[in-house]
Amino acid sequence: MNEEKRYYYGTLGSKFGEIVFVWRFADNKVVRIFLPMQRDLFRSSEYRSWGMSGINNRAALELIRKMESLLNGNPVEVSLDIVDWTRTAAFQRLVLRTEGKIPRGMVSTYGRIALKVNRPHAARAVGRALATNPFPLIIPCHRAVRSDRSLAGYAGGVKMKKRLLELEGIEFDQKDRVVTTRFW
DNA sequence: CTTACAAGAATAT
DNA sequence: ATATTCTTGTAAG
Repeated sequence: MNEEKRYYYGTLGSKFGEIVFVWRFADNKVVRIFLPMQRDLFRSSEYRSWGMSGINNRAALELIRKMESLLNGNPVEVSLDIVDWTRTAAFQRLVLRTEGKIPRGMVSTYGRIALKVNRPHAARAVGRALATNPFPLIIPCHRAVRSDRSLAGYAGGVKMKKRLLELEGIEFDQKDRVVTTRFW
């Protein structure tokens, strides 16, 4: 069997539903995180068919523990070195790493992130990059909102996006736009 | 290589 | 508030 394609996964039951974390067996890098709404996607993914269930290492357990804490509203620190960057395109990698710098409790916009990666008119491309973020929660793509402060989509559903932001202390107006005036 | 998208943004109506 | 137009990185053909 191709070592590159051997995976193992673990699940975390949360108030949002079951979240699945997938690691590569060979180097214990996180290759993908599936949010509750993506259950079916996980079921039909290569990760399940080639994988084995169960967690067998400390770092993986540690991550799940941290994610559980994060979902309970606590600040957590996670190194970006634990995820697999080899399968992300250069542009997406840059966007995701930039997104990863947004502090908890703060939001940015797709356009501002585009500026930060020196692609001033690529707001939409940034949206694409975040929409296909393989590592939600670790890479906090929920902290990106539209320029009018309304919420765009989220792999786990806009509802989850809003709840995640509320956990961080972000407030919303009656039209579900973030009240923040200071963007990262 | 060309085409068709999409979690954007600015502008006009 | 909605429609139009410009924009750009990918996946698919």
